[in-house]
Amino acid sequence: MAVTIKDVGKVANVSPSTVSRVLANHPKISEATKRKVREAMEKLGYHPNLQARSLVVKSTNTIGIVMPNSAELALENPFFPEVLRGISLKARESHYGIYLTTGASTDEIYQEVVQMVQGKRVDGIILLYSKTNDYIMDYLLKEQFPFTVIGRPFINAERITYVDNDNIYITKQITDYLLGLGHTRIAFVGANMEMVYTIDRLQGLQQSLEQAEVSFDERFVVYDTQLKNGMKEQFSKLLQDPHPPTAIVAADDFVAIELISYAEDLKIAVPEDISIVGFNNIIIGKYIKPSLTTVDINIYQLGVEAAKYLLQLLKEDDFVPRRITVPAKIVERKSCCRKTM
Amino acid sequence: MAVTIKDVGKVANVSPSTVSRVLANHPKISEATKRKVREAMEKLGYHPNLQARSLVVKSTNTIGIVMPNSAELALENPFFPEVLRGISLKARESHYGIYLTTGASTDEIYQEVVQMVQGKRVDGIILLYSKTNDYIMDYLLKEQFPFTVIGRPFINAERITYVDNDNIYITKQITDYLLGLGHTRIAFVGANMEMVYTIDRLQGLQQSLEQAEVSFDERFVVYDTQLKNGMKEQFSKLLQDPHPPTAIVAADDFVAIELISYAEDLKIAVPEDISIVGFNNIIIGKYIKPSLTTVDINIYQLGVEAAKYLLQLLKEDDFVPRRITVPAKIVERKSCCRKTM
DNA sequence: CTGAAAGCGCTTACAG
DNA sequence: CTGAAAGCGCTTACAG
Repeated sequence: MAVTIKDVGKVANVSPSTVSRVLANHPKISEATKRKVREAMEKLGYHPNLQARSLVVKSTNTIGIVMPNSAELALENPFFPEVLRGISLKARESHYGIYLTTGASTDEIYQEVVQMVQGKRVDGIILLYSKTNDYIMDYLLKEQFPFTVIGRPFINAERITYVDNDNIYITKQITDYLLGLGHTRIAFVGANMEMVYTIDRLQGLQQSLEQAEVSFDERFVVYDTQLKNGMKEQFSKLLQDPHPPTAIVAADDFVAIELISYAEDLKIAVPEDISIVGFNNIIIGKYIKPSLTTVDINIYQLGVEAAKYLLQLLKEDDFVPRRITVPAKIVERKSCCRKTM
Repeated sequence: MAVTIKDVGKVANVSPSTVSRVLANHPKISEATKRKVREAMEKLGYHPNLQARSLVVKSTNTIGIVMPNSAELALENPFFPEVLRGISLKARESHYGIYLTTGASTDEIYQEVVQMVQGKRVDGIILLYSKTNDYIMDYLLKEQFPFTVIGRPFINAERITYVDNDNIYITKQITDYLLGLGHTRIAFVGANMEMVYTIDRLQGLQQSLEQAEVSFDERFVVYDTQLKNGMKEQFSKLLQDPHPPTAIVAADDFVAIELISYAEDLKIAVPEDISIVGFNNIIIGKYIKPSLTTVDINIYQLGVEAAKYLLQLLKEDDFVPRRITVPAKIVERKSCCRKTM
């Protein structure tokens, strides 16, 4: 049997209540008894049972993290470890633990979230993504359970605290950059229209083109659903257009790197024949040839802020929902150049 | 206030004990009352409080995962998400949750582990790494707390259930492969001697050389500590040897890709001038030029097995420690070729 | 087949 | 400054 507050009390000759109070470092306990009790704890190797504590104080000191479903290989990309590092930092500072969903499908995740919430496993939740149609977010909202999200909520954003890049703005910037290099036929490859950030980025792209009075070509948007038939095939199809794109904004660095690889196979030079930019600034982007021009969205900071505000929200009664914008910046390397023809 | 077992009992006109029993689907409760109680639950939107349950049954249905410290960028590489996918699968099947350490230093992690264990937050633990000198593992052993580890424990291996590749064998194989291509001066770059898998791989390399009666050159082992002064510098230093290596076994694909990049900068052709192999088979390895020859250590499966046996160990009283070996295989691509000179 | 009682290991008004 | 008592929401012998 584990040693309990009772055992400690017996050894220290005080009541369990007193032991509990020195545990909480209650100010009204005399230093003398505190010392006495602490010695007894030490001697017995006492450690509080957090479950029991949680049950009465109605708080677990742990935050739940909802990941996109692990069946999709979304996890292959380094977003997750990086965002987790950020969340960990803040959680640790406040002595919070981290509980993870493991679901492989949205339904499974939903079940787990209900369990976390109703089963009182966590005090608050961080949603690591924002989709257009998310009944998990709806549920949390309905239950008025504390949560923050990474990404802009598609609906009810005004009632939710979330952390996001300014995806519209940054994509407008990167498009302006390509425009500045003389490109006018710019494709967007790997669009997942369920994700709100894709919607925003696409809008940023369009805004940029509009402002430059360059027409936007719908055929130049390649959706991730199409990619499932083979990215290489879709890519070469894209290039067979009578007026093919001369620049590509890829959904992320992985897509960008894959495209660069296919370009080589197809004897198309990057960046001379086609310029390519990615998103996320994964480490490897620096080492491939040509090195990858990309947008650093500061994933770590996204995690830090999401955790920071969740913790704040948990503490303050009058917390008002807010939007936190994490700056993104263009990392210019060698995968883009001036349009040659 | 949340709805409790008492509320349900009141509505269904039964005692709380009975409600608890239908929750556990106790066989001796009549179908009639089961139905009645379930209706009441439904009506009230009842969900069991898992904390309360855990307190009495002394089991949390959650497993703790101890990561290498998040301060090191170890997490940048996709090992973590991938192993987590594997663990998740098994955890989910058995309705176990996942609790994560967040520590940035070994000491912090140790504190968290003690909390997890003593605070009764988890039923068992998976250690995601094995180091030569690990007081966390010692602690778990001393406490006789259930755990499995990914990687070979440096000591007490016979008392511990662990999942590992046969690192000696697979590295012997990959070295044999390089030997077969005519290479005799083979370097090992990025050795972290704290990690047991490095020790094993180095041994595999030596075994292969020994067997081929090729002498092993200590200077050809480049430690990660040296790498901190700049991998590029260490690499060019290595190549300035009067008899430089013609092949490199890199600690992982990241190191391999970085080396390939530096080789290009230094006007050294890969694989013509130097052959390079990595470990892990990260997705991107397929897309870089030259595509990367590597060892697929089957990270996902490592996670699956670690979770599977932890769960088994939690269930069975007479579980005996065992070693599970996950097969690794060489993925031959284009970063190695026959020695030219 | 079901209920009353005790208990899991804590915390926290209440009283002194 | 400290203790006795009640209670957090469950489970589980024990008894009938």
